[in-house]
Amino acid sequence: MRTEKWQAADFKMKKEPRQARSKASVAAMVGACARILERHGYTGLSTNAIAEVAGVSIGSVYEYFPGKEAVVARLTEELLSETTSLLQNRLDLTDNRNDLHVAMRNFLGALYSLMRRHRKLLRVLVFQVPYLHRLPATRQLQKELQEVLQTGLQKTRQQYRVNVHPYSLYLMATSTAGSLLHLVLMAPSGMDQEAVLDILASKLTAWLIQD
Amino acid sequence: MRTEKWQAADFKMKKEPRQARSKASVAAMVGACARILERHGYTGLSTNAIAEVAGVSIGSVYEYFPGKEAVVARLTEELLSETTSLLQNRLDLTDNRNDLHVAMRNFLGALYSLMRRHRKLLRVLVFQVPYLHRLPATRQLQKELQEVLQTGLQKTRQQYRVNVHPYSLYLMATSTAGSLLHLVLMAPSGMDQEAVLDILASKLTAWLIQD
DNA sequence: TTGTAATCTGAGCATATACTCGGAAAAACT
DNA sequence: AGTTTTTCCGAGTATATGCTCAGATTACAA
Repeated sequence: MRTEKWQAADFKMKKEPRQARSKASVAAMVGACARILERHGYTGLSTNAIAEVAGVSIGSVYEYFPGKEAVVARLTEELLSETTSLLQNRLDLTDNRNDLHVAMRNFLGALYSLMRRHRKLLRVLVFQVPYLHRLPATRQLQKELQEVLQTGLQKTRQQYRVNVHPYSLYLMATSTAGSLLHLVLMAPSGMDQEAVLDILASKLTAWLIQD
Repeated sequence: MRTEKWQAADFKMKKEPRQARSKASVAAMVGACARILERHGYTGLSTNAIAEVAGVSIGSVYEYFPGKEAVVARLTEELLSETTSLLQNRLDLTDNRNDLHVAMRNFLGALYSLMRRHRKLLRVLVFQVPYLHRLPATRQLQKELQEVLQTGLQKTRQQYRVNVHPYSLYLMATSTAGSLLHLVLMAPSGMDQEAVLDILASKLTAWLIQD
């Protein structure tokens, strides 16, 4: 049994589009990738399908991407940039507030609405793409989230004199991620999700202060 | 673009093996499925590969399974039965203890070691199998975990007079799942995982009592 | 205008995968 | 032993997918 292709997949583009026409083509391919993932899952994603949905020929796809894995990588990079900018804005907001609970709630709310906006795509990326955690964008996202948390915590620490054990911080991050993901992707219907976020914010602040 | 096959996949076996010989064959197929998933991921799983690794012919596979999805379903059922039995044993253990924190820690430890024993398979099932959450075994596992938590909480409530909001219970479950999954599948090296479990148990008991 | 680079095309080949089917072999039954 | 049921076999067909390549088309620059 051979080693699967995606285990050594190349996530880099063959070349960047230079002219406006080719930029549009690449954008169409990435958009087609997103649409296919949302509608048919990763199993339905093929280079031929990308070309067809994007309205370009299969040759054009291979002009810029070595394979579908690179298209997915490009798509996640675009999602990453949207995430980081929104996160940065929200972090600035929290700086002006004095209440730790409110700041935490705002942060959670921002993350939640962002995840909710991309829930279809997020579900497929998380639960179906085999190499998601090896994607550069994914790694960078984790790093940035950690930085946001640490810097936010440092400011908080100065204001509230709270101190957190590194493992405690790790648990806060992973459990928050788990709850948010479940809430966005798998929550049973009839749930007041905003209320859930309220409780989560309360518990996290209590966790912080108690530590 | 057609609807993908797995979206309407049949998870039931065509027929149960009656003789000892066929029972062994089916077991070999399921074992081969696990091995392939661990080594090559879901992308590497095909009915032909299952037959080859199991040492049977492709015809025999289709004698009992309508497709690879049903083999995966069978595999998860076997994992489920192992999980439930272990969980039941551990729950009985906690009944005899009086310390809430120790009980929680035991529960977490049991879950953790079970997940760790199957970490390779678990990673593929969670992050690659597109229809995992539609598998009967998965649904039943969620139901059983919820029952275990509720009955355990009822006993605890009588002893400690703690009361938990339903949303709080939901958050405890999802964040614990998130932390455990991350710890087993994605934790950075150099982490004292038992210490992390200690802290998690502390936080969860504090959460309970505080509620 | 003319030449060069960039872009696009899509038929077509190689391979992989799902799945069938006619029949052989083994076990169970009477 | 004879009959039936169960089990197993694997070549073969249909389809899907990855990817190439020779050449057409378009943009841009000298």
